[in-house]
Amino acid sequence: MEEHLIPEDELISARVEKLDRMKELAGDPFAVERYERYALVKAISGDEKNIEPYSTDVMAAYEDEPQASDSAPEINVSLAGRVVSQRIMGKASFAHILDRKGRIQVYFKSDEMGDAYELVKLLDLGDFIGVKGFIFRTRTGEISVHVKEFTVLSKSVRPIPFGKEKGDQRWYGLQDIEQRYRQRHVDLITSQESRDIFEKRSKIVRAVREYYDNRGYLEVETPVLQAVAGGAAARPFNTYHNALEHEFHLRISLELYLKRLIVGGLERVYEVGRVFRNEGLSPRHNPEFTLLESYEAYADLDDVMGLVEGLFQHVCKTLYGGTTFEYQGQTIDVAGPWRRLPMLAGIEEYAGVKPEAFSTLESALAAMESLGIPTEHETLIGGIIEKIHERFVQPNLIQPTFITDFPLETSPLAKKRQDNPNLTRRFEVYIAKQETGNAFSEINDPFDQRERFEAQVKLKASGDEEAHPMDEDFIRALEYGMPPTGGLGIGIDRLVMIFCNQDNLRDVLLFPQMKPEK
RNA sequence: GGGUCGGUAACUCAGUGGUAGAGUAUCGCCCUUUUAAGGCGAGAGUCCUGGGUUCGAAUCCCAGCCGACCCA
Repeated sequence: MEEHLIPEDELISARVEKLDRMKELAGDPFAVERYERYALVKAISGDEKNIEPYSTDVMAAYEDEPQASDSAPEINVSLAGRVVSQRIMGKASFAHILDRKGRIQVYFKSDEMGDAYELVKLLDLGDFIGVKGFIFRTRTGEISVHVKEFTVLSKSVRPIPFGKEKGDQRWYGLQDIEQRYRQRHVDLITSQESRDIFEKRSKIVRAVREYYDNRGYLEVETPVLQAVAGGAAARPFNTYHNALEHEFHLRISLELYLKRLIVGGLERVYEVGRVFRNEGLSPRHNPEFTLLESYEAYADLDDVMGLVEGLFQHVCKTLYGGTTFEYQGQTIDVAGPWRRLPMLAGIEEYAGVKPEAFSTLESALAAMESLGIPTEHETLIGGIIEKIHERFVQPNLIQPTFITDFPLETSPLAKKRQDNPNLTRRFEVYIAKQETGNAFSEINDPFDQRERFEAQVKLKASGDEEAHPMDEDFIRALEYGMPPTGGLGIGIDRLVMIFCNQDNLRDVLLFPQMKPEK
């Protein structure tokens, strides 16, 4: 039987062959354990200084140094990166290497390298190399490394879809969105835009922590495995602890444990953590996502509004230096104070339905029907109000807005309004039509909390799988006494989407959930 | 869950019933400042999977898998 190679194997075996020849010429690239990078600038004055040994730093240093008429600054470097383009010629070659800051061109000249030039001819796109040499400018003006010595640091045996430009045509990395998500590493190699998003994401999370730390909040970590998964309206993932012989759930929020810490006297706590909700996937939903929650004793809903405004302003300033940024063609301004809009007032404004319509279930259903929304599964006035809000009000909320006074039935953890017990001291934050935060003056009355949970348990019994379960342990904690508390939850992924001008959640998640490949 | 669209070479895509194509990438030769070089030549396909219609299917029909978007 003849050996049959599928084409990808052909490409791979060509690279494996080159690897073998490299091993003969210069040793095994995979045996290399470390490579020292440096960049030493010798100014015309004779002073020497070290700079960061990265592509963009070196190029900037070359640009910035004063250049005498015929003597440019002397910069000796040792740089490393992945080969992302190459122009191999008989006796001189160019390539670009990519490091974490960017790319820089390198120049190999055969009569200065001797046998090592054979190694240059064995390089493939994707290989990692280390180069030592000096910085110069090519005939066409590009700042480059004139290589005196180089080392192959790792071989890429699988071809990488680097793009290319030629006239009007361009091919750039992975166009198949599925492959980009499944093989994010390949996307990161080929897409600067993608790399930028995840750097920004890290910056945002750091700015959030900085904001809370500067205000005396304690960062804490609470259990992911919970016997009762509560604090939100969602179905949990279930799992089983063998030694304890008990079913546990992955948490759907951070809420109930953080409030136990307020009971415990920690006064100001926050957590940035992964939560899991057993629901479908969409451009705005991933089954696991990162949630920020914070709780502050002796603070109410209005204090939390100020906290949220300050948080967004701090993040915005950190990223963009001011209070405005672009999102999908709109300029968003996070300078406060933001608009405060009670939910029923919003519905009157944007849907033209008067608050009185929601005094009975019948009239509420009639209002819903007149707006053309299906009414089949609605049994709660609160649910109807929220649906109408989502459909008619939410799409108008471009600039930051606090929607306040949520219905009681859909807010089982928020204090009632003293002047209207059908409404709660709760708000949601909307920016660019997206819900990005949720806050309450937290219930600290254990009797009220028990009643709310009992109402939820009834809903669960009648088929609402997202209704909140009874949590006796949490009520017992409240019975010890919890100070009045303002709480907040913000979806970090959505925050990142907004600040990175992305309209798909999956583009701000490194590895979004996908159905496993067969 | 429903609807629409998509899956062809490693990558990006053309190909709508009659011998599977292009550019990039790959391989060979030439090339000492290139510009995601250039010249000459070569190899490369389970046309997502399985059925069906047809003399003949990447193409038409049915089912499935994976994905994107919209809706619930």
